[in-house]
Amino acid sequence: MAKELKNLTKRSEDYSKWYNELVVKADLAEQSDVRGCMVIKPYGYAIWERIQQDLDARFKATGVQNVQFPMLIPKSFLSKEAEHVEGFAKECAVVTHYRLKANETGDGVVVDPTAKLEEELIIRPTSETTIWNTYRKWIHSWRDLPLCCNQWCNVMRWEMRTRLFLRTSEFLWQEGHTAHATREEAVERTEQMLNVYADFAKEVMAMPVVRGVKSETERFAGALDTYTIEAMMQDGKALQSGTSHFLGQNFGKAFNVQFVDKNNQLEYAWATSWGVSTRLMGALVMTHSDDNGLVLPPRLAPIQVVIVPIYKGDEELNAFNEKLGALAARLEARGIRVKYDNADNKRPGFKFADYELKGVPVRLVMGGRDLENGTIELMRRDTLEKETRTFEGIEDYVVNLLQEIQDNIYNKAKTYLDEHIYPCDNYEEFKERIKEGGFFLCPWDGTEETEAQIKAETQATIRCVPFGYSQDNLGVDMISGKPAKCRVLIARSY
RNA sequence: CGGAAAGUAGCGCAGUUGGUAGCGCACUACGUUCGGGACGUAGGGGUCGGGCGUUCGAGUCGCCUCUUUCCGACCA
Repeated sequence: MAKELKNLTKRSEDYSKWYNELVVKADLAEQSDVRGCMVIKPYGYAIWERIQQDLDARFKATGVQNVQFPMLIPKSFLSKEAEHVEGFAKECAVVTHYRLKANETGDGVVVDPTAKLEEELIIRPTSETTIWNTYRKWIHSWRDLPLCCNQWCNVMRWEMRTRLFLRTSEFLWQEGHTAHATREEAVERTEQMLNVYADFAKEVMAMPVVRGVKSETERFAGALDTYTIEAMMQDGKALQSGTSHFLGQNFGKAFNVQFVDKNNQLEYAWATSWGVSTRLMGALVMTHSDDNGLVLPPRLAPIQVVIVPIYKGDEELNAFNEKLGALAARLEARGIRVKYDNADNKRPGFKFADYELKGVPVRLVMGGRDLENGTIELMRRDTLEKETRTFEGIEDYVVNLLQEIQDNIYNKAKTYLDEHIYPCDNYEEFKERIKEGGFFLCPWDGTEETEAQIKAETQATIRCVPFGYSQDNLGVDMISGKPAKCRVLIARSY
């Protein structure tokens, strides 16, 4: 097989092409025949399931319960919150009919015009409206609060341009929706969930993020404040990886969700919503992968250790099956996800390349030489380093190594992020350097005019007012020269 | 919805002045291989996106149409 056909485009040559090829070749997902939609393949879905599992446990630890709401939303719901409808109306898929009939020409089916819906239904782009419409029935007293629900579901936004995982018309996500008796409690929940996301990104995805709050123009439609985690991809662009919104009483008022507080006063409920999507899969790919393929953090890898025997003939295979089968069982007993790949229809070299492409963190290889010497070859995916170790006690080493790899790829990504965040007070300098990517910390006067100018002239946007970076000695806005209100994070983004 | 490009085997592509539909990968069978994406031999697979036209003859030329991709505006 011609090598060059199987090789990935180099990351440095064409980052977008590299990303697309990698997603497809690593067997994560592919373009669907339906416009803008994506088919997530078994390997990709297995990773998504691990993301779900871990996040779900974190949500539940904060008192969140899972629910399921309808996919279809009556059109009238969407018009109740003015800003919300403004934000989503442009990208909604609409159900107008409920029946098909055989085409009169005898081939195929057509929409039955007599089956027109009296009120059109919207395929949910997000569920605030339908959920708050229901919350009205559930919330009557301060004793009913807080109400913290989450749903794992698919949503649809009719996007103009789509990219696998990063932006698809239909995507999987979780959306949490909470109702609170006080503003303070809602704000606290908004921040709490942002931190859940940031911790998850760091601990499980080995992905460092910058937390912050969005500017007014970048806010979620209908929110008073949108908190975000922004991750840096390897081309220096930002990827909004999760958001948590403080919705104030906007939805409480729009859907008339009122309760009697402790002072017997009628009050509107305070709301938050927060979500992460399959975009995290894209973030995962673009944060760690290299020219050989995916690099998966062990905590998310569907296969953490792959064991490959190199054998000739059944006799040798039997010897390996016994020895390596037992090793696989011992590793599994330590809670490690292992694959023992003794398939004889693929040659070892093919398997090596394939498991590297798929990002399996650790590979163990045993051949005739090792069998004689009582050794085993080990390769770690993050550094591609190979070493030969004694077979006995390899389990302990592997267990530790998985943790080490998890830490190492986080540190690598963290170093990259830190090295590409630059304070910058000079607009000319900014315009030049933004071309190379990276996050820029710049003083901003807080006006929409300067924000729009930056976007128009550099294609970069204000990602957020970042937390954890100094807001002292602000100086003046780098464009207007007016006193700066804050230092914002500016970057090009996906 | 603006700007550009492309539709030929499952995928990636070639196809000259119009003259029998090709290549690589993948697939099937058999054999040899197996420590970094193996090789040999033999196979199967096509309304060249669709329509109309020019022509003795169209994948190729003309017109129309459909679809997709890429670049913008929108977005998790």
